[in-house]
Amino acid sequence: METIEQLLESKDIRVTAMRLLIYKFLAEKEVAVTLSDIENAFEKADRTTLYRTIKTFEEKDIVHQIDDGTGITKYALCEQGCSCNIKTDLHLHFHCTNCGETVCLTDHKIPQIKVPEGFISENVNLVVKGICDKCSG
Amino acid sequence: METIEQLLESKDIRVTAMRLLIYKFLAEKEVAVTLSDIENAFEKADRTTLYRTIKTFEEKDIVHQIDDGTGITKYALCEQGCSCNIKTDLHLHFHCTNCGETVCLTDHKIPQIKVPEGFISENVNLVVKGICDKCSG
DNA sequence: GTTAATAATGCACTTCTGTTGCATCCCTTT
DNA sequence: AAAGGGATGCAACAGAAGTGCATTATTAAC
Repeated sequence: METIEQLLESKDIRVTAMRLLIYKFLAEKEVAVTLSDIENAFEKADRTTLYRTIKTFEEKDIVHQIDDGTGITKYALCEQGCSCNIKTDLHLHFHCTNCGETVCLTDHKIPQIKVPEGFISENVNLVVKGICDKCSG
Repeated sequence: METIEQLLESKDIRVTAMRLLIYKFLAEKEVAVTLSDIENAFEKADRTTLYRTIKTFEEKDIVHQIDDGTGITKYALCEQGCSCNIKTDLHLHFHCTNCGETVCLTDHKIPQIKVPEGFISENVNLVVKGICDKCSG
């Protein structure tokens, strides 16, 4: 099994204590988190560091950004073999309007969307809003 | 043909000079606009007024809000018979990563999306990103 | 192992969007 | 003409996002 250190190194990310902690935090969460979620979890650390760490993770394709319509950007770890940097095979996200949580529905692929003549589709963002399984039960 | 005054009145919106101007501005635009777009077009008017005018239009269902993933909320006039307030018949939006413009593809309906057991879908936001017809030509 | 270079972190500050409270103005109705 | 209610304008605030620079830590070179 691959350690987190190995994973980061394989993605050209220098390993630091901070980055390991942030990675672990993201791995423990099953839902997408905002920057302030991370901020609250690491009150000792500076906001800028957290911000730039996430940006680094994003550039190196180990987290992907989610825009769930709340106006606040959320982030989640890419799955093993996540192809969020590839344009065609995107999963969708579910935003619960009750608890506010956003989860990746990695099993549910986005159907092919037709666009009019002249338009070139490169990426699709699909967010379903409603009530999640925890809140509907 | 219905005048703008009649339209506003039919939606319980009091007609003012400002509101007529903002409505006309939205009608002329073929793309979704941000609040600062409107701000730039009406430099004499106060930001708050424009903000609240749009909010009023939104409440009364003559504009709909678009979240195209840029992080900035955009607005567009609802089409004749627009059902954006109804949960099922939503059109999709196209965001051009070249010119930054976002257009409503009102003819293109969103396919039914399956969600896992326990999840209740109430609303779907679908934004296709890529190159628009003007930029690809 | 010390030093030089490079990257990471922390602090301060700025910008932008969105929002609210309050005073004032304008229009409508009586 | 006066009163009431909504519209407008001003000020101010909150939160997210982002940048510049100094400082610290890590790696690489000698």
